[in-house]
Amino acid sequence: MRKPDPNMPKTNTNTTNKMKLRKGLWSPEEDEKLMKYMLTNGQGCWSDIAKNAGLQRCGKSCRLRWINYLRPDLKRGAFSLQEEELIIHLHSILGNRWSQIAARLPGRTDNEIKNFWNSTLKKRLKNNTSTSSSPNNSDSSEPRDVVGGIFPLHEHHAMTFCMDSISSSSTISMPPMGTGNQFDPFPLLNINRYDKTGGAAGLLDLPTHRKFWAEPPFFTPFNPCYWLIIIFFFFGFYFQFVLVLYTGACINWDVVE
DNA sequence: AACCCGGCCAACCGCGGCAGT
DNA sequence: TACTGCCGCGGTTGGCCGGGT
Repeated sequence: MRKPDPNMPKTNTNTTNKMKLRKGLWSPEEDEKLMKYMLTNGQGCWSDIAKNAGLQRCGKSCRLRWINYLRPDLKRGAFSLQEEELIIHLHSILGNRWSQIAARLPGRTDNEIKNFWNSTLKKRLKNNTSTSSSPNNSDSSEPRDVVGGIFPLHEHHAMTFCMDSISSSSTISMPPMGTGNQFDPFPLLNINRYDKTGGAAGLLDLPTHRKFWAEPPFFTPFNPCYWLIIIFFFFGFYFQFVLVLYTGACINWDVVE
């Protein structure tokens, strides 16, 4: 990832009016201030952070800078093949819900993934679909329909990656805000009940907001009703099956007699 | 060397939702 | 209930960079 040139801070800095908030690229001094403040005081109200850290930035700008660049648990460098495949797979399920996709890729930000998708993957997939004839193409994981692609070919990659990410998350000193690093029993189904940012909304078309934290989806294994319904249907079909067998046997006995 | 152009990426903007009053 | 402030998200923009001509 390219860093902003420290020698050329192309900002809209208004040095004449100190009340004006800075915009544009962050200078190394600003980064240092924000980093120092966040490491000593932790997260809080972003507008207060901007003030207390001595930054002439709006809270929003500080938040973005911290999340996308300064956070210590960020992974730098190019996306691995596994990450690429996972992004493609998750995008096929979740669509442009970048924050939810980012929550499945520890150390990656939604902005990073969004940019990567728009600049690289989108084009590559487009080329692949236009030249989609080769079945041996290893990069053939173009976006799938949710109906047909919940567990596509590359599922094992995605699953192992998620599990790896879970196990490695314990070493992260400062978990990102929101989601991402909590244990998720169903990483790809996205029904993590601890997910405050939407959880199963992507799949189940539930409202995508933080309310999900208080109101988890109804039809999940976490709900006793889920198991009652399963048991009801299971035994219903079972008894029907037994009944059919029994009546069939009776008829045969009649024929024999 | 100068210019053009497309890719990439950091940052901004607008919107929607939540929480507090 | 209405208003306000804040947060988080997704879309968009602006500018740097490198390759091509």
